[in-house]
Amino acid sequence: MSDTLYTVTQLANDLGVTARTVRFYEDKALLNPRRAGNNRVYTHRDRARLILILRGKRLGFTLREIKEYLDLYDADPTRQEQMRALLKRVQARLDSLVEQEKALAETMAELRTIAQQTEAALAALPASEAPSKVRRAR
Amino acid sequence: MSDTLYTVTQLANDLGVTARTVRFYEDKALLNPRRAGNNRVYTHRDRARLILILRGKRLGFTLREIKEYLDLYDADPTRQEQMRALLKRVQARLDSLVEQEKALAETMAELRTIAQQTEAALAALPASEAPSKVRRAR
DNA sequence: ATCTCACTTAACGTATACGTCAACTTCTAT
DNA sequence: ATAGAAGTTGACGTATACGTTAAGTGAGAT
Repeated sequence: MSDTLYTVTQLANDLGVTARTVRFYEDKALLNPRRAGNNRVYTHRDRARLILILRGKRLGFTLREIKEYLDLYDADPTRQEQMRALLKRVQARLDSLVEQEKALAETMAELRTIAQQTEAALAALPASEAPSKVRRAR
Repeated sequence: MSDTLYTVTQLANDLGVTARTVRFYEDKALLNPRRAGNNRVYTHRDRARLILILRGKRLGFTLREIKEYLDLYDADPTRQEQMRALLKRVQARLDSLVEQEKALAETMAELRTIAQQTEAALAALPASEAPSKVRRAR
């Protein structure tokens, strides 16, 4: 009944990251697994937490931001404040991405212009349309 | 004529960067101004070069890539090989940006989903719809 | 008993593009 | 002569997310 326990390597492989990464997250206080002697032991809760972390990363949040969110999760039993905060973050990120989208479009337009101009300039060149393989075979 | 000469600070201010940046580019062999004694002196050619560098940056190329391009510019009198190389780089960058665009769209979609779900969850909450300003005024 | 694997901590390395001193030298103006 | 502005060369600092040794511990397998 999902009382499975994991070692670092297991959990890491399971979620497609390295053990180093998982330990790193712990160092950054994003995870806090129990120990069996000296070794880390992860529960399904830890696993869920890590999944949240990875999702946050995919969505472009920094580890610091993710940590703030997770800290709220822990400190907010009703989860209301946490959801408000989440909403704020998500909106902000969306705004930022909208801007990125614009910038991206502009950049692509400029690159396409350059490509066209360059192609035109190359086509206007008279000699050596292709680097003739037999130029003075030696 | 445009035989104007610039000092680092002048050139930097002129193009909206810091003198540190201009010197940094020289350290990276992207610029190679003359000297008047110990001081850097920039010509309109140097200025044009710097403009190219900044443009490349705007378009998302690394300084290393920009340097390769500029080196070609110097070593290729006909400018043909250079233009081919440029075309290649530009195409590659465009491909990369197209992928970024996709990833961006996916990310935004996921964020919008999260936002909606969070809003719904918040709306479903009974108490304290807004953090009432007068909660037990003390 | 020894090998070998998995685990541990600590700490330096990486990539990118500069920012920010520190410590001088030089030039111009007063 | 001297203050002040501007220039110079190092060289370390910054931010982010880990990678990569190094050096050692504990446990099961042979």
